[in-house]
Amino acid sequence: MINYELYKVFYWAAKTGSLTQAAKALFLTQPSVSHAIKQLEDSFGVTLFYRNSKGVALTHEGAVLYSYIEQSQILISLAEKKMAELKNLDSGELKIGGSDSLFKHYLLPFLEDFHRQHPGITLSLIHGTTPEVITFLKEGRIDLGVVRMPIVDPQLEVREGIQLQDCFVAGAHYAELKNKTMSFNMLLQYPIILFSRNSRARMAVTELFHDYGYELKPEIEVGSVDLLIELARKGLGISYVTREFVSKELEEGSLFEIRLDVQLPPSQVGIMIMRNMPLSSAAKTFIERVR
Amino acid sequence: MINYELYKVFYWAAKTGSLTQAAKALFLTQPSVSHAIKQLEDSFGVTLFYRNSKGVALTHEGAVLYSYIEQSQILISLAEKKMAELKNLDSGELKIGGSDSLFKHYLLPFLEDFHRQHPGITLSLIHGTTPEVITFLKEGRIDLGVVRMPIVDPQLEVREGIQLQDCFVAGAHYAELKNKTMSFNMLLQYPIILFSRNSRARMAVTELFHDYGYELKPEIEVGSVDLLIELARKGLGISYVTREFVSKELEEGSLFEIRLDVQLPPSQVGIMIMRNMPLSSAAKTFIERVR
DNA sequence: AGGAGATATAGACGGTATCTATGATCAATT
DNA sequence: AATTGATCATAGATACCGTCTATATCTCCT
Repeated sequence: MINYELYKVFYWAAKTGSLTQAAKALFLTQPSVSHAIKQLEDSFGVTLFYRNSKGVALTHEGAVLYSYIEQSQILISLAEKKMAELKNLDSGELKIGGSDSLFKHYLLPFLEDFHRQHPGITLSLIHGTTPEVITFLKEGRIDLGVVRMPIVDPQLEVREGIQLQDCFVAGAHYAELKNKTMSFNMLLQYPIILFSRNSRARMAVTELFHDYGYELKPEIEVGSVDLLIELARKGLGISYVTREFVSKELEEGSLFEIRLDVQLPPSQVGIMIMRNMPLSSAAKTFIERVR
Repeated sequence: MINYELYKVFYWAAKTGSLTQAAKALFLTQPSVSHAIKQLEDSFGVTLFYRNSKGVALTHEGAVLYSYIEQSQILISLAEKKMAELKNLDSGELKIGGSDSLFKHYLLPFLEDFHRQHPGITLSLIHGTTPEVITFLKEGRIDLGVVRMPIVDPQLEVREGIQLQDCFVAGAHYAELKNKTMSFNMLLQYPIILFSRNSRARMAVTELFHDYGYELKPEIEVGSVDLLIELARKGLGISYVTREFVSKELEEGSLFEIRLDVQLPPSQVGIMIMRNMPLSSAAKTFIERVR
């Protein structure tokens, strides 16, 4: 089998029309190039160059070979350029899985920053529930996932992100509850609005109530955090939301937090990646920035 | 600079999805392949494969590289296949320069034979006078030339071919000259038809007459051997032609040779190639066959 | 738990790619 | 015609590195 390194030498010899020039381009000596060409000629059993005192010129056979090798070498240089781009984050793709609310309230500043610094990298945000995101990750459809902890999966490696605090909030309609400390029992007298069944936060709070001997059953169930907030503002009930996601509404007073006599458990955001799987350069730097 | 040999290894590893399989395809051991891939990854600073117990799979970066390298490697294999074809004379081109009459009366059987054995090779017959053929040869427009000897040119290498004998012939109109031995003087009483001025044979015979103290001036001058023959048959004069080229007409009696008291000099056909220039495989074998 | 199959690592060896030095050839210049 | 300055070719020595064997590590499957 022919050593492909020889084609590199052949390419430069043909391109420059001189073994000496080829040697310079390849940081070799002229005899090395001469030897390499000879090897190629011997293995094909064909003469590739006419030699004269001015340099070399392709024979018909050499020209045929060159027509293929030139393309081949050009592709390789393109490949090398592309790889350098990927390495330098001048091009590439970064695919992140998670929930829209986490993208919006947690990742957004990092994403903005990253995109400003590496405009050549395409950002793909793929929406999904926690189990879906885990599947995406395992199928290689995303580089990393952003979800609520805890995640227990031996195939995954999770880094803790910021801590979030879920809470119950209500709007002006329930103004009488403001500054009142309530028990679970009292709370359950009011219509409750929860996120859809398969959400991590929903499951956690349901379980908490269960531990205290109560059943948390929502009046209304919605599929988007924005809707959760909107319904609470309109006075349709008391929504269970992440405090950090309604900071604006709490500040402006369109929503207020229900004070409870029980401390609701905080939830940790985690950035998860596949364990023992290499990260793309883009993913690597992005995760570093987020920490 | 990256050793292009590594791309060959990368190609097979990606293609087979297994370092072990790649090693088999390349007649290497698995550690060699593993090492080669590592080298590539190190020089790009990027991970190219996910490794697991089933084999390897391309990372995003690896897939990008593969999209280039695959094409490149395919081109190289095509090149190698093509070179083998050229070597085996399954494809290629053979360009020969010379006069139409030499092609027709001398080279034709060889050409037929060669073409039958190597139908993949394109035959190009390029018509020209001796000096033109020499120019073609020096410019690389033909592989070899077939001309009358002698050729004196230090850049050329000439092999002798068959010997030809020029002679004067006439048709039925001059039947009285048949079997008569004539002198130059007698011959000059008749209208002479000669080939155009710059022909090798014409120059030789003119010089011969001159040496004997005669001036050979044609009544008619033509540019094709066929015409030379035709005019003689029609009785417009006595043509100076190559005997081997009118063997058919001499046999069937439509022409007869004028017997002279002086032996006309024979002329040698030569196959000429560039000295110190490599021949294409096609040209090499063709010349060998002609000998 | 153990085996089969994958890749990674370590260290030794040998082939060969590369170098230096020199020769041969040609072309242009003096 | 001799000289100079290019080119490529050849020979022989050296050292690098590509490849090997042996072994470790990991994962999956029985």
